[in-house]
Amino acid sequence: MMNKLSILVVEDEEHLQEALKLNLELEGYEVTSASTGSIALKKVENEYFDLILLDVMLPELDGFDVCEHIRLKNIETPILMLSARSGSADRVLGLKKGADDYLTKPFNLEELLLRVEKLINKNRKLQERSTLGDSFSFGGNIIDFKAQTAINAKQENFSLSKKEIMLLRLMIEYKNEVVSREKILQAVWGYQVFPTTRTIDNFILNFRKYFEDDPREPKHFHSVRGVGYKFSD
Amino acid sequence: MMNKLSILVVEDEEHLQEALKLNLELEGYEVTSASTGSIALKKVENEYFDLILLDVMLPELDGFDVCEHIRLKNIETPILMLSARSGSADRVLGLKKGADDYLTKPFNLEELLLRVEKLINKNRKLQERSTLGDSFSFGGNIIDFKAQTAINAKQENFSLSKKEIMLLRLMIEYKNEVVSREKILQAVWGYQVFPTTRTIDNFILNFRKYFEDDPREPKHFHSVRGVGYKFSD
DNA sequence: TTTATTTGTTATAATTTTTAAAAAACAGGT
DNA sequence: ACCTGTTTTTTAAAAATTATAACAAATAAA
Repeated sequence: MMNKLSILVVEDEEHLQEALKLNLELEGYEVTSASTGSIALKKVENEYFDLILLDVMLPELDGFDVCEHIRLKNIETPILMLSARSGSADRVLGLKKGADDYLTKPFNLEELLLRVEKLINKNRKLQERSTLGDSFSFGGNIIDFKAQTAINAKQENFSLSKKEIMLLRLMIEYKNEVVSREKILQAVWGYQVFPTTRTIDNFILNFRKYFEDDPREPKHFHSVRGVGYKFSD
Repeated sequence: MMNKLSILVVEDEEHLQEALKLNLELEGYEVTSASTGSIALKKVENEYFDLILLDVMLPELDGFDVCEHIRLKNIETPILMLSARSGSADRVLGLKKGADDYLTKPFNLEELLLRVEKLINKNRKLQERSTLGDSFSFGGNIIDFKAQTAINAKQENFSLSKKEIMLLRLMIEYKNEVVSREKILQAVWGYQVFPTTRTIDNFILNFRKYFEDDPREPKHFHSVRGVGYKFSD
């Protein structure tokens, strides 16, 4: 029961979307399209894809945000980014956010198809290569992102919820940088859903209880008044 | 007789080479050194290593080249790159050439050792994954994948259905990692057929009845709310 | 038919969000 | 430097929400 390999194309420009779909289908892939970032995110959450072809320039949520969001959710589907800008800053940003490859528009169709194939095969061989490894340790604590568990300095072993893992991932990715509340809401809670702001505080409160030696005097989870929070090891 | 894990250190600066060798040996690794890229390549071709520690700045053939060559030869030994340059462009290049991790000099020794350990374990885990044999046992249960049968702790002998076997295999392959519902659906049911998510629950429910001491307090088949399930032995 | 798989329902439990009071941080004026 | 009013964060507990467990029943497959 050889199933077709599936690709999600995220592209707002209709012509290009059509063209990509057509060509990929000709290559034997099952293609699904999304024309905005939020639609793409919904699809990714509910369906499995072997690859995501992601344009950077999208209305509302841009490609970088979509990419970040996908990785925070522990979804490791390979992502190939497309962008009109050829500057290396963009390329690096894309790769940092967890994209696996990056192609500048206008691109050669042959090359695109080649890269698509390469990425899919690479992923089949060894599914890995996330920017952040699958575990991270700081001050006697060890977090295992894949198992969604942690061991703290007191050798207590406990498990973490989905949102906790996402927030931890985000803060660790931005370690030593302040992450604003808006950014957190955007990245962890996503587009539409905005819980009242105390929610974040409660998560931080718990992190301090889990991981800080003295929760009153946090060494890792710092608050930055008026802005947000900062993680440091 | 447990064999020592072996590491190849590729570093031209003598002091650092010595220091690395010493510290890694203290950790119990068998260390081989190479001071140029071409020597390193020769050694890699003729000998097995569990990990390669590779400096980017080398005379003649640089670290990126060495890395690329190794990967072209289909040698999948994990590579940890060391570089003096902290720019993320280098990091990205390194990872693209097939390095598994990247560390900037000057580095903290603790961190290096930690990453070395992590990489070696990761590799072992991956190898284990593809090597999952025809049978597997945990907590008094024995599963025979080929015969599609199992014996549980109560010595009851029973047979498993095709889907049950597939799901078991998947979960055991990813033991100690959370496997999302999407991934399960993808792997066991394929992309076209999407049963409601209750179906998965029912399979897990049965596994618990078959294999758990107390199905109410599962020790092996854990649910991870909002994500999926996790097997652990 | 018999067995395996899927669907539908309600109860239960885990997680997230809200609420609200207390503490802390800040800014301006004295 | 010290109040004082204001804003923001911490905290804990209650409430709301949502996913899963558990079971029964319906389909589909063998």
